[in-house]
Amino acid sequence: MSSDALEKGYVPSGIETKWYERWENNGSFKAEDKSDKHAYSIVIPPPNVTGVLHMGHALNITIQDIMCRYRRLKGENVLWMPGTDHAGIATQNIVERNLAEKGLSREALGREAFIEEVWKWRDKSGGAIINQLKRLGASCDWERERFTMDEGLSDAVRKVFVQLYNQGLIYQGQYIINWCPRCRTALSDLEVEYEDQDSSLYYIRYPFENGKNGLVVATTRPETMFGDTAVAVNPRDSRHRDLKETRVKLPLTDRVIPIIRDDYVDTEFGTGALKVTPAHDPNDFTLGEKHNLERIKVIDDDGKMLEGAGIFAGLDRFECRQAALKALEEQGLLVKKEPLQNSVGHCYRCKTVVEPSLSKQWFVKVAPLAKVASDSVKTGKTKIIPENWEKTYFEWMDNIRDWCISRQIWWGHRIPVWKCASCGEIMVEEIDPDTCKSCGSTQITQESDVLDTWFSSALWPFSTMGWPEETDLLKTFYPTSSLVTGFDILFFWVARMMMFGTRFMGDVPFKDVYIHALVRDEHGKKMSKSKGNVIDPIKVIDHYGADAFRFTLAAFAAQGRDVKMSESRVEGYRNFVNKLWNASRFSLMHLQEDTRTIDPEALSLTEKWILSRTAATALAVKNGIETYRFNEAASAVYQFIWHEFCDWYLEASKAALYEKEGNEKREISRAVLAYVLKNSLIMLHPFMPFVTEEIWSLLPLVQGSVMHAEFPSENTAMINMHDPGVEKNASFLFDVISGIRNIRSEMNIKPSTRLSIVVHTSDSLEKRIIEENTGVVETLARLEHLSFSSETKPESASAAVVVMGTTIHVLLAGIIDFDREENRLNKEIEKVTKELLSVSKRLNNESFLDKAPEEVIEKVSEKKGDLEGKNDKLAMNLARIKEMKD
RNA sequence: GGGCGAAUAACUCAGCUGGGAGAGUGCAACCCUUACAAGGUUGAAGUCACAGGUUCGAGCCCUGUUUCGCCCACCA
Repeated sequence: MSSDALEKGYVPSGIETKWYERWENNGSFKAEDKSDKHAYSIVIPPPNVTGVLHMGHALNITIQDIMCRYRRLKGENVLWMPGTDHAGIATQNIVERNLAEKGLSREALGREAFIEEVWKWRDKSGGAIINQLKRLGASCDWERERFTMDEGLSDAVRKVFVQLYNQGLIYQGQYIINWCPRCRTALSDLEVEYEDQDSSLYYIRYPFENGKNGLVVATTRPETMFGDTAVAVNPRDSRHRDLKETRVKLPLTDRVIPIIRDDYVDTEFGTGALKVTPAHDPNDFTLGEKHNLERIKVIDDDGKMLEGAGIFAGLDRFECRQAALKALEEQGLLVKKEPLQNSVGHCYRCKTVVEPSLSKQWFVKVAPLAKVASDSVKTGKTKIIPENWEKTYFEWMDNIRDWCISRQIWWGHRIPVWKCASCGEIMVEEIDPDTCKSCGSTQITQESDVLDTWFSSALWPFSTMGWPEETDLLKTFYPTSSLVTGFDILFFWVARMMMFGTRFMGDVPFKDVYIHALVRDEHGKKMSKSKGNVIDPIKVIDHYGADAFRFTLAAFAAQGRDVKMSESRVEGYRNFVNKLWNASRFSLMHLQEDTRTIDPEALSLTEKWILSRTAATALAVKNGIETYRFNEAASAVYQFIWHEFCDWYLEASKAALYEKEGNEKREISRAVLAYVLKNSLIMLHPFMPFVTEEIWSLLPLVQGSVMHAEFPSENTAMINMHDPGVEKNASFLFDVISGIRNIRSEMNIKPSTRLSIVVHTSDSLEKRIIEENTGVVETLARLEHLSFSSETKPESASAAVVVMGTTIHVLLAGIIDFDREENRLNKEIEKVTKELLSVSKRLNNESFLDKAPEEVIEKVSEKKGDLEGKNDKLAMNLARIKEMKD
């Protein structure tokens, strides 16, 4: 393999598609249904079929892919279960919009034809996001891909519904629910997004029945007054205590409504008199229930006023508000208007203002399920990471309210309930019945509503594995190992999977839940189309490559903090990919022949050092990934490859590598180089799958894919090479080199000028280190000559660098600038003195000596000794410079 | 109203069980040294938001304050 084969810079595009195809064709992502290997499983948070890959997906997928690829390298049987969600409302909206463009509507088409249209749309456009996941490198087991509307998953949905119904945990009833007048469906409490808004608080006089005065009520929603069936005051309110009147006239109507008394009314707010609209306000609903008030619906499913609104009937609810206010003002009943900030609910799919409305819907009684789900986290069967999310989880579970699961749309799992037209029998069945099981009539009709999309998502961890069948897959992989998701769907999805998983599988759906942060723009703002700050992940991949992009996400994915994404950050990691690429190019120039096994005895210090660092890095990466600290894992491997492998080891190895063929040191060096490069690629592979695989394929003497290699932390021989003593010695050597380089730089000496140094040391270990590594020092410090001397002062003019017990004199006869050197030494001394002071202060403190642990005192004392030695040597050299100057 | 989180170099952020502050980018100087200028070497740069407290010792623990985010809640 000659270096010509590798481009000078890494070009990701072709390489990425090439490898992804091969991996898929070779079945590299496949999980085994049964295996002796340790099972590791993750179910993907199924993206909506309507979805387009955004930064949130990219982070979510990257993290999961890192974990899965890492586990495969550890030799585990990994299942990463992929799929998509049918996304009821979102999908129906898109298909309806497409129909509208053709002048069609779903009503015109009819239910069956419309559903057919949706399936057609899904088959054509629904896979887009899957291909985008592949661009990222997601190593899902694609042959097992599932869709929440698949037959098997639909069966699971039915089974769950029927069981819950039979257990009395699903019921139908008339309650106040959140209604979206645009989507024309009920929504669950979670599907409403509240937003603070500048509104007005209107004070309206409701005259007493006898026409006098009356009560002034305060409301932000005057249009609902047509549904008022009472006015409420607090019995303890002094203003109303002596009220003799019992009824008021409802303005703009001919109705008379009662005055009721209830503690619920806040005496501080408005006038202390509250208009009660049981059919359009959740609080008023409760109040109405308590006082047995009539419920009058005045707003229909489209948000238009009903007959109850009299002359305003047919108006849109917001038009009606204005019209009613105008009419009230004309009648002198609008007392005043003041600004008020309140929060208003919007539909999470279309942002329309939600209408609280009385409606007959299906609900899940969740309290018993929530209890078990909550306890499972309390007992640690499922861990939430970072832990502080547990509190949020408990808070929600403990205050949970029944879940409205029926939706008045067509796209979704149709509720398996039938009603007999002749006898009124209700049937809840897993299999469609033909006749009424009570009277045998064929006049039975199925409930027209479908289920909340999140109902089927709640079954995802087991429905995708074949439940209710007792499959091998379930036996092997349930409970799943980890769930990786954003906190935005903690309640929507995670909490509900916990409830249904514990209920139907008798065990938690996952052992760990890792909650990652949101991806924001570089200024920390949420990305949104309206702000125009959205970065398209696919464009980033096109420009910088998937590896650089993934690494950026991982490097910024610190627990509990949002990821701020900008292209310039990706650029930095693109440079890292390139660095690796070039380091590999260099390595490959020296690895064309056979390499031998490594004899630990024959290794040089720098070789032992890089092997030790490889081991330490492997452990750091392992630890980082296994504890969900991806940024730590990423920075460990980054630091290692760039600043240890490239900056120090590759440079240091050149001395040996450029020896003649057959030279022993050269051969050993080549073997070490190959070994370290190989392990670097393995460690980096979970983060950067494409470039590592490409380089791997170019290495001599390796077969197959890097995906099937062994992660170095699993290899005891490798881990045993970690040696702190070696690392300490190496850092002495590197400090010597850096010291010489510093002098070169401070004295403005060009890199091309070769220097000579004289080493004076009283420390035998330090002397030996330099002796055994003269080649390395000469190469890296660009020296012409290195000699040892027992004299503390060299004959000619020189600058001195002190490292530990060693003084290096850089000979600078004719070039030295005495003032500059004096300055430099003074600065050094100042630094040392300052440190010495703080160290001495501690050592002179008796309570420190008394109470601090032994090893801390020892460390500080040792430091003091080192600093004193250094100080002496610096002072001596300073004196000498002054001498020579004069 | 309740809860959670953040405040560390010019910028973006690490700093996990308290031992004396790190990285990347940017900046300055020198260098196209035979893997890499998407690079190398060297350097400058921080009262760790503020005020108390605990401790021999606090960026880290406790209390309070300020500023900024986010989530939840039956704010008429």
